[in-house]
Amino acid sequence: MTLNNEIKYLPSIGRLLGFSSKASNDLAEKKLLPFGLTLQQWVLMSALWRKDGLTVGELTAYYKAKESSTSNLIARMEKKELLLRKHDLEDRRQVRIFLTEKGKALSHKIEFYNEINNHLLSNFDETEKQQLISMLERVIINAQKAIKEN
Amino acid sequence: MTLNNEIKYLPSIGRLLGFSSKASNDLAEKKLLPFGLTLQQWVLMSALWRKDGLTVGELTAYYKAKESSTSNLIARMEKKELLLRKHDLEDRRQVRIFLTEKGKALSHKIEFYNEINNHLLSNFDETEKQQLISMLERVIINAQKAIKEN
DNA sequence: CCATATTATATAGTATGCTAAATATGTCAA
DNA sequence: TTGACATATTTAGCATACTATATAATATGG
Repeated sequence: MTLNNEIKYLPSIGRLLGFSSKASNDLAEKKLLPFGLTLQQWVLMSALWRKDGLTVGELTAYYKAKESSTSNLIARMEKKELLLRKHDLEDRRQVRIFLTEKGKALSHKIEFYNEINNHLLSNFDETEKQQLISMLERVIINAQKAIKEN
Repeated sequence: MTLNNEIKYLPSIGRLLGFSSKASNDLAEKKLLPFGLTLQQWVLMSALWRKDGLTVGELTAYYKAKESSTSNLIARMEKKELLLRKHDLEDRRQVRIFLTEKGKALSHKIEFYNEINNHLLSNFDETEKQQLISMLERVIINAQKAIKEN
């Protein structure tokens, strides 16, 4: 049975994007292992290291997911004592997120995106890097347009 | 607060790949909605439509995930009565997966990968398509190499 | 000023993914 | 044949994502 040789005929761009994303995530997760952070947790932390006390809404915009996803992620991070929640005194609907000492203590070791990028694009020249970025942006726009038009 | 303008400095290839993958998946999920299948379920079905009675191991190789992920996916699909499991009589450790009538009945409507590819790459010329595919394959290889070397 | 709409977040329920451990079954060497 | 190892699959437990719904708190029109 050679189901897999379909790849020779027409690669599914969607699956290829999925595999690329997963490979990149696997690498990132591995690099983060010593810090006890998942990739998602690291993304939130990277926002808070730059600006502590962001609201859930601001973090959601940065993180680019649904509010509920951010909210759950924050809850798990709170359990790990990386951060804590405080209601905003001006607008008590808002919740502001503050790093704990433990959370702050991790903030040094960061050239993370650079390091991962360098691995992923190690044998790409500058032109190729720009081409890849630009093509991926076009793919995103195409997909979103197709979703709307449908 | 302009946390997001980091993008202007150095886009994270990992996040860009993630966003591309997600945009593509969102489009695919939308197209599949009328058939009552998730994208993952569709991937498994697409193998079984071509060859019924595959083992869990064979499906795992096709699906490219961990055995446990495939096993759970199959379990959910069995609940939906898309397929059923039968122990192989030769080697009773193996479980072979067979489509139900309901599962078989869905098999017509398929030019799915083509349709999605065409949307994602609508404004790409042939050279660009090949470049993107080749670059993504290089990214995967680079990531996997970096994981091993580490 | 109050009933109603809007906004910010959280919760419930489901689908997916992974790792580690449990179960069965098979194989093989002594 | 049998005990140890190997293979195939499932289960348990956690992290993540989403949709839909609930819960507060604030804003607003009359």
